Amino acid sequence: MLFVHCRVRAGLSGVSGLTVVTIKDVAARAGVSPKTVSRVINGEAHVRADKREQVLRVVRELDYRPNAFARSLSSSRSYLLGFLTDDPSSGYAADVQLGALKRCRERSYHLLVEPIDRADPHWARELAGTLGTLRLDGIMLTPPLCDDRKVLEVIEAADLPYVRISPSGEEDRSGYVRMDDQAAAAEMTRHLISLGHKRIGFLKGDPAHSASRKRFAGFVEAMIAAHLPIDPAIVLEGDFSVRSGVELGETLLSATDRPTAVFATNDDMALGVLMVAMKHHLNVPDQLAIGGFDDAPTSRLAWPQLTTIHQPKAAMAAAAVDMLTDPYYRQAENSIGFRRSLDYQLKVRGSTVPDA
Amino acid sequence: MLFVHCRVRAGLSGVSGLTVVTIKDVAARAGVSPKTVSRVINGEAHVRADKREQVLRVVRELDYRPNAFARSLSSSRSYLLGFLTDDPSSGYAADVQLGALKRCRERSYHLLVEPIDRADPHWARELAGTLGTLRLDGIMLTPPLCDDRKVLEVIEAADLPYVRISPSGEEDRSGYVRMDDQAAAAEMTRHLISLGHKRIGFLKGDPAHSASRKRFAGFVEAMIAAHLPIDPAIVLEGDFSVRSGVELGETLLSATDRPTAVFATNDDMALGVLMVAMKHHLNVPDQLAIGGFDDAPTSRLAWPQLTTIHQPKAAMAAAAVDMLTDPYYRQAENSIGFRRSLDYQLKVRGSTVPDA
DNA sequence: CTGAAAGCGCTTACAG
DNA sequence: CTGAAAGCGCTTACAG
Repeated sequence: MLFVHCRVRAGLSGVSGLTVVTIKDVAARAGVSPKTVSRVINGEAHVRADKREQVLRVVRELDYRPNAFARSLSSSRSYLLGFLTDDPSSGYAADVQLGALKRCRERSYHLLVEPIDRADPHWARELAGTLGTLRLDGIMLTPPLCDDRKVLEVIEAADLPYVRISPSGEEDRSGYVRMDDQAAAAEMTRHLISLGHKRIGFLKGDPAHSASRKRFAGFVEAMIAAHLPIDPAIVLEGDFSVRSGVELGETLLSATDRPTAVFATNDDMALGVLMVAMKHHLNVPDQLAIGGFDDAPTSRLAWPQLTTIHQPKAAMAAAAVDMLTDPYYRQAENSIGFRRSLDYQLKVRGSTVPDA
Repeated sequence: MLFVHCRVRAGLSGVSGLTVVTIKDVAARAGVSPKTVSRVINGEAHVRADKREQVLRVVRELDYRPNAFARSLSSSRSYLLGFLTDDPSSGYAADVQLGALKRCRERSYHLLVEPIDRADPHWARELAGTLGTLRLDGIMLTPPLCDDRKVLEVIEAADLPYVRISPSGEEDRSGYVRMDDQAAAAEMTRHLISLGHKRIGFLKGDPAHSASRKRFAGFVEAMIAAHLPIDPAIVLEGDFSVRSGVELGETLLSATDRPTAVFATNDDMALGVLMVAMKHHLNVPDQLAIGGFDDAPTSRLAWPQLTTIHQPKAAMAAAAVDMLTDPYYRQAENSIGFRRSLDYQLKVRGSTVPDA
């Protein structure tokens, strides 16, 4: 039996001249039933070794690829994971996405990025629509979306397993991956203190992100442990944007009794402070030390480079994919066993230590 | 007839208690055939107005969402578009992705991001596998992938329509969206000349990107038009990375006869030059003017902010999605009618003009 | 260990 | 303008 496997190049025109190989073709050529091919493809047990070999050989010969849609339609799995983000162009989202993408690839899953714009009054309907029409195997989400009850409700209403990255609370609601923000912020604070700084300005982040609270707690913890006073006048609330770093930096640096160090709790705000320092012709780090948080790509694009806390974003995303693709995750009665805390790292660079 | 539409919240446990509404349910309740429901859903003609209304009402009542997999399996459309990128975490990719994502949303399409790592020896097999198993409706790709013959061959072998963003050549091979890099670079050069600069350093980009050649051509064009000499000693070849900006910037700025302005042909390299200028305590823009290219988010995170060329990346991506979702695109015998050139914009900021 | 039958939820092609 | 039948390419549930 000769099987003609013809692929016609069609260029721009999509009029299909493509012969698509199906499971039946493979079965016929291998002399087994489609069900047996299915078993081999899906790595199920109970197939005699010689048949398995035979099937695999034909699969290779025919360059067979199972149709993902057919598979999804008849089974309960789509091999599709969703990544929900409210700010897809941010460096944070990009890092998380990349980590997820790589792990998905390894697991033969694909990633669908779904931006959620909560300023759009129809966002919940749209999300429900997407989840209803595409049957994703699971969803990964980051702050602040993972702390939004309405978002979680929509996902739960669609009966979808999800994993939160750096969630704020409700530990029992799903599996999650996080990092100890408080300990990290305490470490950064101790780093500044160890350099001799006593008067340290602090820029809080967006109060909607739980990380803001934790990072502040870490700062307070370290200051108190070092018996240093915390001056409320130089503890300001920002929103994680460069703009707020600039505005609050201006406030801090134009005061007569300005701090010798500023701990901005993300790199964007730290960059804003750095810009203001440059404008004021302050030498960084000699006249002003600046600490950031996140290890965003931009933290190395500054001069001097920013001392920061490396958040293992890609690793967190990979861990989230691992949970979602774990066959036991769906059935788990609770999230115990699906909670991971990954390590952060203090990156000492030029913005706190000269020539570092 | 009472239809009980029950949705059971399942939280972590994915054991489905979800009643899924199908086209049959809608048909039964509306008193028509599934085919008629299908016609209404897909906006086909030839449905009596009252039946249409009736169907739409039931769709709303039942909160019906067509199953994307069933639809894809039986028709030739998946409503899935692919975005191929070799550097998913770059700002460029993020901007393109965001533009594509938004337009996809408007058109009820979804975007699948597929990173291609050409350093992986199996990349072509993997890509072919993805394209074979998922039947995407089309693919969007950016430099340098869109200039890689092997990549295009794999896509063409899968008989998939694709649109290139800023391709280098082979205009007839597919539809494309681009920007006039040469004109933009000429405009930036004229801007520097108009400020009185005569000795202008130039940093070329990665020779693998065709944009590098075009931007250099624009520089040459404007210099010649202004009767200014081009000194090969200060025309250096980089690779679009911050690192190369730093290295080449060091070379340019430590020379005795250093230029008064540097045109780095992307923002990352420009940022590198800016960092070196800071290190050398050169006042920017007074002692050294710096021009970038791209209007990357980082161009505004620097101090001073970078004068640059705004590349309409999101708009280009949206235009690419428009082409791919145009029913005529697939059938087009050639790409005429599917070529668009979008406008760039010179953004004058502090790195060339004080207080701009 | 293996396979025949039925079905996933839509659309296509056809008939009227 | 409308619908009954067949089929897309797999997997599930069942039988042996």
